[in-house]
Formats: sequence, C-alpha cells, structure tokens
Amino acid sequence: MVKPTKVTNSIRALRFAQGQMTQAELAERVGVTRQTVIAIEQGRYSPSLEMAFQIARVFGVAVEDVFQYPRQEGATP
Amino acid sequence: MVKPTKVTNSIRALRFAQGQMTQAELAERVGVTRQTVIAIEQGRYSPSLEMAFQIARVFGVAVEDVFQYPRQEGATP
DNA sequence: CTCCCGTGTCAAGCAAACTTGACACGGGCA
DNA sequence: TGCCCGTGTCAAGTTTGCTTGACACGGGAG
Repeated sequence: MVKPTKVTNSIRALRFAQGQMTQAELAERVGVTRQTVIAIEQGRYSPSLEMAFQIARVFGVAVEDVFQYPRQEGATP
Repeated sequence: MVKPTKVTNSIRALRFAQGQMTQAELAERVGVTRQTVIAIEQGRYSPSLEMAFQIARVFGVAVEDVFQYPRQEGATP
C-alpha cells in the first residue's frame, strides 16, 4: 500500500488507558487477528466501519474518539 | 452479499434534510460512485471508515449520527 | 543463559468494498 | 407524446481490508 491512510487513531493510548491491554487481547475482543490490529494501530490502512465501531465499543468511547479524520486532505501527489 | 450488514444508516433522511440532495450529488461530494452510495444507503455493505467520515462531514454531523451499530447481536454461528 | 511474551514484518490468498457501464422504471415537464 | 431525472439493479473487474502462518527482536523471568 502506497497510501498510508488519512485516518489516524488513538488505539495505543486507549489500550494503555484500559490497563495495559495487549494487541492480541484487543484483537480477540474485536474479533480480528493480531496482525490486523497492528496494521490499523499503525495507520497502514483504515478499518471497516463495523470494526471501528467494535473497537470503540471495547474501549467504551465514540468512534470519533478513537479515529481522527483530517479535513480535506491537500491531495499532495 | 448474503449478509445484509449489521450497520444501519440515516443517509436518506440526512439527504432530504439537506434540501433534497440527490444520491449522485452525495456520491460526487464524498468522492465515490453513485452505485456505491446506493448500496451503502440500502445497507448492502458497510463502507470504509474514511468514507463514513466523509459522508458525515458532508452532512455536518458525527459518524455516530449517520451510522448506527447494534450492540452484539446473537452471534450467528 | 535460555525461554516466553509482546511487538512488528513479510508473503500468499480470499473476500468484501468499490468501480465502470449498461439497462429499467416511474414521474414531471416541454 | 416524448424525453430527461432520480432511483435501483445486474454483471464483471480492480483494489484493499483481513486472514493464516512463519519468522525476528528486545526485555523480563526462571
């Protein structure tokens, strides 16, 4: 993937806030694999809406609180 | 698609609230095709996070306000 | 030191999301 | 009457999210 995604997230911070939850544990909680969590956490690609909702739910916050979407990317090619 | 998606949405209502915005116009505003908007609006599949953010932005509301995610359904085996 | 844990990475592959293009149908208007 | 508009649908194709499985590396515990 050449495009590192526009969406950023606070998953790592949220994980620690929830008492050192590991990536593997989060992965199991949301129902995906460890690799997927790592990739999303690093912003390699943006997850599906459903996954975003599930992640937000695990942390007990709103999706807007986990994922940040920058307004209108400058389209810098 | 056999699974009609778990995520529902209020796109149609939002479109009308914004003064009869057509599907084609919404599609162009979010940067996708007309078919994609129709499919999402009918809940045939859930969009990506980025698309969800863009749609919410067009309507000037939060993503939670456009898309509703039911909590943990019966876990269909 | 050696083993296990949490993390990160690569590769191949499937499925879902998204695209392009064509066609159908009802309603309003010239 | 004919035509444009908004909507919905089918089909085939590309992209990309997500999976499985294997391997690497630093740190803490035995």
